[in-house]
Amino acid sequence: MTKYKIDQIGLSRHLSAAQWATLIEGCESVRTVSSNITLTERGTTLSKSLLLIDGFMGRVISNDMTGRKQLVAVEVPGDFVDFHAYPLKHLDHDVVSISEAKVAVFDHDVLQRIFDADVELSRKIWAMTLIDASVQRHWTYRNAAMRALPAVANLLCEFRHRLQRAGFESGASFELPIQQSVLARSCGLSVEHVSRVMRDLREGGYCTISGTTVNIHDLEKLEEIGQFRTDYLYPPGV
Amino acid sequence: MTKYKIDQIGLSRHLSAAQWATLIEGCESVRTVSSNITLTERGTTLSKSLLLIDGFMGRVISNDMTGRKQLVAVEVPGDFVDFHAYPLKHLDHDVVSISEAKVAVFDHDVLQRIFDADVELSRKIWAMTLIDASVQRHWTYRNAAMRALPAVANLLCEFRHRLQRAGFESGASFELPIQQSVLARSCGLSVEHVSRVMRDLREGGYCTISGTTVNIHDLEKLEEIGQFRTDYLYPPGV
DNA sequence: CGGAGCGTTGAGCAACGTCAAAAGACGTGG
DNA sequence: CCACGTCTTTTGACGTTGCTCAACGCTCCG
Repeated sequence: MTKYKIDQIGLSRHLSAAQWATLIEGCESVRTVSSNITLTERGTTLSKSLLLIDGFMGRVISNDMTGRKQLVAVEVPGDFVDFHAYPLKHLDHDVVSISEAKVAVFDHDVLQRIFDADVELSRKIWAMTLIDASVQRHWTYRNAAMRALPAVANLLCEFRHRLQRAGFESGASFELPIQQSVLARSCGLSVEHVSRVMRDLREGGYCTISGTTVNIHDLEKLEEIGQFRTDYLYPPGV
Repeated sequence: MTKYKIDQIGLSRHLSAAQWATLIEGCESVRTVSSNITLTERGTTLSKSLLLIDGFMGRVISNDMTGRKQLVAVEVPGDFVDFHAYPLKHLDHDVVSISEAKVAVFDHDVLQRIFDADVELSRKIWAMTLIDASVQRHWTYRNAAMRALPAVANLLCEFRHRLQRAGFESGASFELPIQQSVLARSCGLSVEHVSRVMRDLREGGYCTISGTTVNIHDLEKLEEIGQFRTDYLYPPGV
């Protein structure tokens, strides 16, 4: 009997309905947080992991000297935000809500029982963490090898793709409840420069952001500018 | 009966002697490659994974348009270089030898049998892949948030630390059979600029590279310049 | 009406890339 | 041992990208 009714979403689509049911059964509670809340802090010992149900969250590496807060990952609904805390017990980064968000809480002991009972499920969850790592490699690539304009275009394409897979509408436009400062901290750019990049994308007729809505006017061109490929996201059926 | 005598090394130290023996039993063959060989190519379907025994290897994301080859990870002895091919079956990047290298080859079917038989072992290997992901996050951070001088210093400190843990001597100096172009492609810098950075490190009296040997003259200062912390490498006993 | 937060714009500047050339390092063959 | 070719490192000059600082507008909300 599931305590919480949670629709199957995002990367969790890798799971069969039965596996999803098995997993969600172990959910201890659902927590709702407002924007910009630090849920777990670097170094803290953790006994629970979080599955993002709704909203956006990020993994942040802070520099105590400079005060800089670098985003090294952004999670969309369906992503485990700190699943790696389950085997590792403490994290090398903070976990922060980027928008209002809802997370399902899983106790590590419960997870262990679930995984012990269902080897196939644990294998699939493992695969999910490896896809996560693949996305992480791409973020490394983007930050090292791409200029500001293509980098931002690429990131927007990535968000579109991941949100689409998470079950959100994404035709010509999609909801992205994040500010330009989030794009900046994700790509290692200043907010001012991101603003200039967005102006270029706007004036080129590729893409505009108004409020929390991203409007894509020319997806093909945007993906070309961002040199976007989907392979690193391991879309189903490849 | 182990077909190949392989000393326990590197991240594999996370394993008990018995677990290491169980794993290495499954090694199908040991392959030696010269420098600069592409072992697996992006997209290819794989049925085997490689454990690096000796030498250096890297994960490369190539841009067909520009010809740029970005290094997104460098493996040292004891690292699984393409373990994620086991659940994912194909990779989003190439795997390339950076120096002469020796790898142990594992068939995925054999791995599956080993992991099915020893849940504890598979959990530990899983944890190893998550530490890998943590290092990957740090590479994302370094490329996004650090300037050239600290970035290179940081990378050198990381290599020193990882090699030390892999069981290689590393007091005042250590062997690093890579060129400056490898540092450049790891940090997203030009070779010329890396050369200038190395000159600054040399003239500051912090660190020199002669041939394949890195000589550290002032480790404390080097780690300060590189803002080096060890937490993301998950050193044992933390 | 006033403040806070976010986005925009411009000017000046530092960091890093690019291009070109030269100097070392290293192996090979005579 | 020397001559030669190749690969890596080094250096300089110059161009570009993106950062910093400062100011201003816009919107939302009290």
